Amino acid sequence: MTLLEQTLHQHQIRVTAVRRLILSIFSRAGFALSHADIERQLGHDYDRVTIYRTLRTFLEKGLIHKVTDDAGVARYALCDLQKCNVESHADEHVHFKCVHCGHIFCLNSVDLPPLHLPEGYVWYATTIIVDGLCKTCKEGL
Amino acid sequence: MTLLEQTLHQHQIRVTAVRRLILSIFSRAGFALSHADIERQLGHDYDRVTIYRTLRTFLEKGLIHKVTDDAGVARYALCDLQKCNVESHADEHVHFKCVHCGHIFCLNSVDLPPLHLPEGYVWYATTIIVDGLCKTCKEGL
DNA sequence: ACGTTTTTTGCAACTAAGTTGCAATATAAA
DNA sequence: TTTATATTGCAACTTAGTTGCAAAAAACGT
Ligand SMILES: [Zn+2]
Ligand SMILES: [Zn+2]
Ligand SMILES: [Zn+2]
Ligand SMILES: [Zn+2]
Repeated sequence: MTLLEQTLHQHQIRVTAVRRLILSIFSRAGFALSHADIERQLGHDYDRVTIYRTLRTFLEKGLIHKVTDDAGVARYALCDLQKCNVESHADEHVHFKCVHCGHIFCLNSVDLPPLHLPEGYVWYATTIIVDGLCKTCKEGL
Repeated sequence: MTLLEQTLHQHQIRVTAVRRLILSIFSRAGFALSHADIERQLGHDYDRVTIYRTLRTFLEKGLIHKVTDDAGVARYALCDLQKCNVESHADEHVHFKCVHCGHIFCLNSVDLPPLHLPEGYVWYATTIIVDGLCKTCKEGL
């Protein structure tokens, strides 16, 4: 059994061809991927609905997480395999969107700052997206 | 000239019937509104495209700002009329999404926390959405 | 290895959000 | 009031995502 297949098993996801491929695409990606990104990389060998359903399964089983950018497009990235599993999702971190290349990166080293909310509001979770220039685009300008 | 019309003028937006109505809907709203919310309140007297275009104009002229929730739906709320205008948009603040009623609220009293990014990243802006329970929904549970 | 149960996949059809081009209309300025 | 410019309605289109159902593929018990 390959490493990818082990990862799927650990998250209680049955191993199939698309799932192996999509997971390998994620593990190679340096930034969060949209459905369209994955469809492009898969090369139209699989139905778009299958890709949507695979993403939902990966999400539900704690293998990936979702970031929605200001344009409303969902992007997905691998979770920290140690932190997240079927039961709990504990991989909260800041995301960075480059205004030049449009890519969204996970910033695992940035701490989530504490926010004190006004009276009456109950805190559940904080989502932070920072806009700016990524390393690569900063060089190239 | 009414107060609403003055506000439109101050943001260099020509006064028309829809624009007066949509601005008045915004000024009465206690939370951020989606295109669908506005269409519902207008009562189908105006074309959906006109509403989209009005929202874009208001946005470009610094009268409203946009928040995209995790479902990818755009919502809009009035900017602080003192802070934002045609030239500059200086109304950065935290938003709160209630997981129960689904409404998004502007939290003008919460300070944007400083984040220090990893080497190489250039900061432009920070977007924060807090999920939780709003005042009203907390009471009702 | 074999048949059975359960999941997964492909296909087609559908919804919801948002955009574009163009002609008709309304606003603002001279 | 005339003219120039901006706005609106309509129709058509795009893109993202969902649903139902039958066929195919895994997993399971013997
Ligand atoms: Zn970049
Ligand atoms: Zn991430
Ligand atoms: Zn609420
Ligand atoms: Zn706001």
